Amino acid sequence: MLEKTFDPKSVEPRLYAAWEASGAFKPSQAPGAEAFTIVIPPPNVTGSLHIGHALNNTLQDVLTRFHRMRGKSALWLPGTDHAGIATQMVVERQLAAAGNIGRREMGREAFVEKVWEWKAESGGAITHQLRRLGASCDWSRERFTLDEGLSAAVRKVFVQLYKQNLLYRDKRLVNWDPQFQTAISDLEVEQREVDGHYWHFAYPLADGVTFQYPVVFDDEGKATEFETRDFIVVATTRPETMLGDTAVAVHPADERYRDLVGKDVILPIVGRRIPIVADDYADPTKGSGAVKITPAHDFNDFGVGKRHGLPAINVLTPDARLNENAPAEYQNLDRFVARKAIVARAEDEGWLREIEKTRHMVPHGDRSGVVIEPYLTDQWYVDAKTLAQPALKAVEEGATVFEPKHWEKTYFEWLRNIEPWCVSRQLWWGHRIPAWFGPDGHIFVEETEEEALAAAILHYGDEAPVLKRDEDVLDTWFSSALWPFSTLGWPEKTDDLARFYPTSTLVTGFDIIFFWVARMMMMGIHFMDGQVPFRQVFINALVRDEKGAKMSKSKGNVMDPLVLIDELGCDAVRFTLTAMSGQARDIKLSKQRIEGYRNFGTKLWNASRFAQMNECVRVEGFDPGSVKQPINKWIRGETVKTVAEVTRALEAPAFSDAADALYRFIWNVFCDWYVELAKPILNGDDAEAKAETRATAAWALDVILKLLHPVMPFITEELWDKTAEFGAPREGMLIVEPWPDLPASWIDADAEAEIGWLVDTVGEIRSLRKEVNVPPAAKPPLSVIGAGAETKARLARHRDLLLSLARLDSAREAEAAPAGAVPFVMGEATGALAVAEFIDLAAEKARLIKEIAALDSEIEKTTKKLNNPDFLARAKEEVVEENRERLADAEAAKTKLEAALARLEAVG
RNA sequence: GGGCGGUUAGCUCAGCGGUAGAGCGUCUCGUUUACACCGAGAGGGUCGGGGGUUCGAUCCCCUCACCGCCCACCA
Repeated sequence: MLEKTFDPKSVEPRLYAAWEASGAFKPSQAPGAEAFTIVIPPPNVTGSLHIGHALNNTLQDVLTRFHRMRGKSALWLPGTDHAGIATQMVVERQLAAAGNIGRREMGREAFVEKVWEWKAESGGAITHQLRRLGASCDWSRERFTLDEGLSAAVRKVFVQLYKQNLLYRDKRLVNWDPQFQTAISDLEVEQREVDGHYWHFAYPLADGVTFQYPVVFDDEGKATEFETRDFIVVATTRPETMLGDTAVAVHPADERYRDLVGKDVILPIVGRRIPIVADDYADPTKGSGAVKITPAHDFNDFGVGKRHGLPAINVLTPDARLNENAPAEYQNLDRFVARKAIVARAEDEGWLREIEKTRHMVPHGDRSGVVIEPYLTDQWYVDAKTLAQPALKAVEEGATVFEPKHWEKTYFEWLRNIEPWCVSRQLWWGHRIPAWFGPDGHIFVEETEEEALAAAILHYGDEAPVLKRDEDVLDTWFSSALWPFSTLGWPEKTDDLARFYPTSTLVTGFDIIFFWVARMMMMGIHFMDGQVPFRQVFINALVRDEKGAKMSKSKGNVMDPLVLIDELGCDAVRFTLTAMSGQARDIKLSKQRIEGYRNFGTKLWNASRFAQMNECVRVEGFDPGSVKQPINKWIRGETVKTVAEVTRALEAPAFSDAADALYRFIWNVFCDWYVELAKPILNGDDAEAKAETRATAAWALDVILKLLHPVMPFITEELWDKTAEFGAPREGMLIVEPWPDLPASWIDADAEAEIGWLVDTVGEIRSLRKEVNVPPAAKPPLSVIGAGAETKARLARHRDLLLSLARLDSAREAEAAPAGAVPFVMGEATGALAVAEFIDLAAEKARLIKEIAALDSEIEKTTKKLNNPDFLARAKEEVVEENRERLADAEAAKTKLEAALARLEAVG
């Protein structure tokens, strides 16, 4: 006998181990089986499972289990990411916390050693947590972005791109993170709005030049008064960069400064003579219309500098202190300290004209949180623009589709405006760039040092040139971009690659469409002969707390999926996430919701318990197509419809539709009605009907277990196992059971109508009993007046059910309602409940009047519609017909209730 | 500045051209032998505002308002 409730804690580890040991997680080798492939978005190797992972991986597992059961050769390929900056940061912090020497003192080799130690220590935690989620990954194929094979793929891609001129080295401004002292890509920069100032500085004109600056204007905007100036005003939010100024720019059409173009100013503090240039970049409507130009520290200024051949003077060190190009007194000062000092000096010396408060966007490193500096360095860039074109085309033409579709716009928007991708990082944890520099700076890009040396020998005609390998590593996302093919064995021509590429569905969050999805598209198409890496991208929502706030440790609103699994069971967590995944962008998760779905599991468990108590066991050779009892024909049809709906939903995929269909069918159809309807038969004397019902119930439960398994794998597998000992033998575990495929002909319209009638009638009577306050224990008799042949037959067939479900003493046909009976509409017939002793006459009158009024308003509305010639002429025939029926029904119902009201009034 | 979402019952959300739905919460009732992690019943919405298209609009179009997110070179 089953226990009263399901105990997830004891069951989950046992079943997971059994699945894994059985080899069920490996793709089937069945001949001709179509492949279904998912590659996991690799979590950080040293990370731990958060609720976002739980959602993302639940959905992947639902798909994998579904397609596995459908007979596909299903592969869910797991793995982890080395997560360059993030991991290096963690280890550096640990070193600092432990009072260790920093990474620079330690040296590269020792530090990387430490990171590997940390990986060995904490890596694997997340994959064990995935197992707790029930993830049916093929662990025998697990990969890591820094493993031998993937590193080889990275080197090959780098070299090939270089040789195809799609990857190059360039000296230009990059986003520089002064804390980590590395370049980062545009995507890793976060614009944050902060309070700041515009400081207006007066730069003195050189050579005694003066000009007339307009100060008063007439109504037409014409200047009427001027002041003589021997300076030009520029505004800046970053005074410290003025030490690197090499020009002042004005707009060529700006009348005010026309005469100054070509003249010089003397840069305060520095004393450098710099030119005033005319450039479109200067916006006459902003500030004073004149702008200081610092080519080495501003992206726009860099462009201006190039156009005008200005020098770029870098005044910052890699950790954002002022360097040797700054006047001695400022050298070594932190950028923000220097800013204050310069403003103070400007004030002292009288060239600070104005301080304006402002809020503006300032770039910050997404990991470090510090202000990013545009910084002039040599870095490696991928020609993303070129690679983006086929990636765009693939989605435009539908080779890869996004679900929901609107995310394609986001994808297009970014790819159409893509900039070169800076892939080098001045870090130590990652794939070291396979580039070697010769003594004269010549670059040799090869997969191995030997090849580089060989190339160098060829190049220099020298026996043993001294090569120095590039110190830098690659952006983590570089290796992630190769994930769909590198994990399958590329560049080797493996069987896996042939079988499982392109992958089927990628399930991921919208926050990494740019970082990851778009780049996989670019790399996959480029290196896999134009074959897209995945046919579908399913974008899942972001999980937030129940108030809609992003979960974060500092807010203390983090919901740990592992704690939730401990408390409420894995299946409940999975079902909740599946049911809520329909949300466009956010999932607001509450524990209450998970409890509700835990209850759902218990409900199913108890339905199985009921079946077991009533000996509903599977019968070998049982054919649901041949059942005779209306309730069995009916539940058979409902089952068929549910199979169709769940199948459709999971194919799409539309996860929440599948969850809804399962919930409704299991709880509201099977438990609420079928089990109740089956009770009289199971407790009755008709042996044949009883046997049929037992077999049908067992069959339907089996289908339920199969349909629910992808979402709730543990409870279903456990029930599958617990019921295995009874009745017909089981072939094996539920996880590899074929997905149900039932004939539509099993939907029986007559049975549906008949049970529908029964359900409606019971509902009507229950509702009525409450309304007129019939005590629950009372069992009034029911009279049915004016029943047609069919209603009479149904009444006869289901009398017992009606009596027990509606709690009636009897149900008989009658000529007229007994005195004081409460009437209700029963199709063409009228039901009358003899409850005279309970009812309040006035209340009953009020009830009838209210119902008649409701019918009146419906009659009025429908009549109006049907009297509209345009409606009759233009609406679809079935809609018109539907309205005619509605009108007829309402009128018939009204007649009945009015008659009842008349009788009531006659009595009262 | 550009773009993308959203605005439907107290809450969280479905529905997306033919009489407004679910779950949770609320209220009332219930110890009927699967289940109180339960059962029965009830109340609750002018589908953000304004235009338009249509026989008919929560659903399509335009517009406004508010909320959220992403992108954008810091004068």
